[in-house]
Amino acid sequence: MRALTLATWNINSVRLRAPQIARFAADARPDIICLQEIKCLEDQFPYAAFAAMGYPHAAVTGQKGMHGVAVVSRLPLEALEPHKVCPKAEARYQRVKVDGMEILNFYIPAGGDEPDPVINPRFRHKLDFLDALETYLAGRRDEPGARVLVGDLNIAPLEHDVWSHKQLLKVISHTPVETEALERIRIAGGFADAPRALVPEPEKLFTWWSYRNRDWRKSNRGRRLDHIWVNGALEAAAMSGGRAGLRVWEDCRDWDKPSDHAPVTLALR
DNA sequence: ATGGTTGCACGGCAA
Repeated sequence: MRALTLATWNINSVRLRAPQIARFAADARPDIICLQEIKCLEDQFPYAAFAAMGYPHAAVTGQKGMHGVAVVSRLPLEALEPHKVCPKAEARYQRVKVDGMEILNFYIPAGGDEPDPVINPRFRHKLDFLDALETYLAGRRDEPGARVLVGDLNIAPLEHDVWSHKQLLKVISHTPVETEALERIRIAGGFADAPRALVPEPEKLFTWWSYRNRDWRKSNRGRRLDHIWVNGALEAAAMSGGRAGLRVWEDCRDWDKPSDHAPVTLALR
């Protein structure tokens, strides 16, 4: 596999923000962009806009109006058979192969507001999704080959992945049942948390800031919801560039009508 | 303690 830069971005409507992706791509020059929350069907995806920005290859798994994931690439891309990991069969997951590397692109359910699966079916769905994901990834742990798992996992697992660990312990995305599940899943699948290996705690690392703050940068109530995990075959490639190989493109959060997530890039050398 | 904003699609839900 050659040197590659991988990007992941919850774009919150790809049709609305294709111009912002073009601007980001011109700055960051990623070879592959993994998108979540494209919020459209396959045939509504702006293929021509991506081809014009240098990404003629695309794999899209969409549904009407919500969720949806896509991978666009400079290099030829092969869509692989997705395994069933979403209990409700929503468009939240895809598998593709680029240059010998398998990419698993995920949009894990947010889970609603009430952190009790008995009274909140959305949280129940999130926990069921996580269970299915653990079983699936554990079963593939020892498969040879280069694999990355990326996307909006809607969980900030570590203390310094949120603006206030204490204040968020009962807030969905940072409850112990979720953070423990995510770490268990990552380890069961044989993946390393590459961004955190490059930017260790206690440094804060966020990729999402709510729309509901007047000044997101000033209040800085962020969370690290977007992740890039690499398996053993890619660990050295992810670490070789040091922390310069990892970047959260916070400037994109400042653009006019931004996504509430910032893109993350990781260089694999 | 509460409400704060956005996108889809055109009412209210999900985030």
